[in-house]
Formats: sequence, C-alpha cells, structure tokens
Amino acid sequence: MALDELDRLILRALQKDARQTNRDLATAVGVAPSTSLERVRALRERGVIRGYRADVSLEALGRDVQAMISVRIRPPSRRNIEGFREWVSRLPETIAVFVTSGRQDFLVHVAVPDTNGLYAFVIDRLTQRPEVADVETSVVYEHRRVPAIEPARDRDRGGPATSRHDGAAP
Amino acid sequence: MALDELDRLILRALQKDARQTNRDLATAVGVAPSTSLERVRALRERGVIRGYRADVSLEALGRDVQAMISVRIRPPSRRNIEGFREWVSRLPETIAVFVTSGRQDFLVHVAVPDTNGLYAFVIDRLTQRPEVADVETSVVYEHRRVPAIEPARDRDRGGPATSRHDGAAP
DNA sequence: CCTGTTCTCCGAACAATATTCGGACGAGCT
DNA sequence: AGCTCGTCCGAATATTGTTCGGAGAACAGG
Repeated sequence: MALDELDRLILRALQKDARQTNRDLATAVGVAPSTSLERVRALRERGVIRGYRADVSLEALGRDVQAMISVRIRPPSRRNIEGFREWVSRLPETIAVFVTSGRQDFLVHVAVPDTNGLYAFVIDRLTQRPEVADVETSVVYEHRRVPAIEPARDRDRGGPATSRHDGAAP
Repeated sequence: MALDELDRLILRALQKDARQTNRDLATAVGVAPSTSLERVRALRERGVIRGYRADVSLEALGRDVQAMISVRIRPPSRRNIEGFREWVSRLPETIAVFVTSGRQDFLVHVAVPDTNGLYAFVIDRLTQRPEVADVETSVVYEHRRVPAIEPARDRDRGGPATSRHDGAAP
C-alpha cells in the first residue's frame, strides 16, 4: 500500500489534469508510457484513484452564490441523521454534505443562482423538515480546493502534523 | 451560454467518469463521436468545464480522519484574511478552504492520519498564528459530494429553489 | 409555398494514442 | 557469483481522437 515517488508524481499530475494523454503523463513524470500506464492501472485497482471527474464551473451554470449551512438535528438519532442526509443530498442546490460532530450535525454546501435562492433554500426547504432544529447560514466568498498530494518527500505517514511546514522559508 | 439537454447529459457523464473514451461518451448520450467531441471542446472553451481531476482516496493515502475547522480571525482585515488564506492553503493537511461570512471567517477542511494529527494541527499550527482568535473543530464522519448537474429538465435557471423536489414521489 | 441562411449533426479518412508483451536491467539475498 | 524478484522499457498492434465536407432540420423573409 506504500506509494513511491513515481506514484506521487503521477497522482499530482492527474490531479492537475486527469485527461492528459498517457504519453504526456509519462513525459511529465519521466518514464516510458508503458510504465506510467501500468502505474496508473495499479493505482486504480488499489483504490488510490477512485475515479476521474470533470470540474464543472458553478458560475457557468448560473449558480453564483455558495453557502455553507450549519444544521442541527433534534433528536440526533440514527434514523433522523440518515434520513436527513439522504434527503438533503438529493436537493438540486446541494453540492456537498458533511456529517459532523460538534455544534452542528450537518454542514450542507449549496450553490444557488442568487441570494434569493439561498433564502428560499433555507426557509422553503430546510425548515420544512421537522427534525431540523436549528439552521445557520454562512455565505461562501471563496472556495479553494487543494491537491491532496505533497510535492515529493518520501513517506508522508508516520509523523502526523509535526513535519516542518510553517510558511517561513528555511 | 445556455446549455441544452445534450450538454447536460455530457456534463453528467463526465462527472461520473471524465476519462471514458469519447466513443463511449457518444454512445452514452446518443450522438456520434464527432458530435460529442465538438460539444466537449465547446464546453471547455466556454469555461463550463474547468478541467479534469483524479479523485484520490484520502484513506488510501493514510489520512483517515477528516475535520472541518472553524476559524475566527481578529481583526478580520483584508491583510489578515488573505494572509491566513494563503498560509492555510499550503499546509499539507488542508484539502479545502472556505472563506465565509457568519460566526467564523474560515472553514478549513483537513485530512490527517489520526486524531493525534488533528490535535497537532490545531494546537501546533493554527494557534501559532497571532491573527487566529478562535478555533472550533468538528470531526467529519462522512463527506458526500453531489454531482452539480440535474438529471434533465430544461432550464434550471429562473426559478430559484422553488422547483418541486421534496423527497416524496408525486 | 418557396428560397436562402444558419445551425447541428453525421460518417469516413487520417493521425495519434492506448495497450500488450517479451525481454533487459538492477537490487537484494544465499 | 548465482539466483530470484520486481521494475521498467520499446516496438508491434488495436483502439481511439480529430478533422472536414456535406446532409438534413429549423427558421425568416419574400
């Protein structure tokens, strides 16, 4: 299950552009096409790569406003939690659902056309569910995703969160 | 900028598997390969498709614990907000950053090997920044992403959040 | 109703790519 | 050294991407 540096390079390249040709990928990571192909196949079979997704612009779809909605479920029984999770996952405004511990039980990430849509989502949809005890809306000004693979550095595991990495250049 | 049903079918298909061959995509959406190819190119040039990303399993990377960390910045000046955003985006534990309105200024989505790593992230990293006034950690039990494209139904825009969609089948 | 225009879609030809497979090479072990 | 194991490579083949001319539908104006 260990990933060597070649695997990491491949994962990083495929997170930037999953649709580049295998030839380009091979060139980018410095091996022969047959090698990179075999590695990619292995990564998929091992479950390291779960799939490939198109990154669709929400703005281009006319959904310019994003929000993170904190939801508290009462009582937080398994039945209520799972029921709400399934229901909210199927709403067209929803783009992600986090089931969490802490102050709230859910964080629902939504994208809507405008602030009206946001308001409507909260008051027309969420508050109609009886198990929803409390709702708190935070508008998302910016959403930045970060690639999950580190530049190089062998072995990421083992030293959790204590590696040198404090913003100041050494 | 309007998307017809064929565009939507293509976007949906590419969100499920962005690496399927153009032939398969064409078959799936019911057109000739040359047609789907042209549509996909147009969608990319229009910015509807921003790119293609490999979906990498965090568990396979040994990062089994996820959390959403709510951070309040004081004072919330532009300098502080942007400084913190850049800094936290570069931490290896960070997988997403939301800049928000509301109780907190940031929601930081992190993935770490274990709860120790989570604790270390908060007390070793976050609280070392002087502008961080308050931190609240929520463990993420489950993170579900939802495809951003609706099944079919012409025109998504115009009727924000008021479409029929309440879980109960008609 | 006809005609010209525009747009979308198609299918075949060509260029490029993915995929397979036998073997070379080096590391590690006895 | 001799052996085994694993990785990587390069050429051959099958599959795919890409281009382009033209057919057909939808539409507006006469």
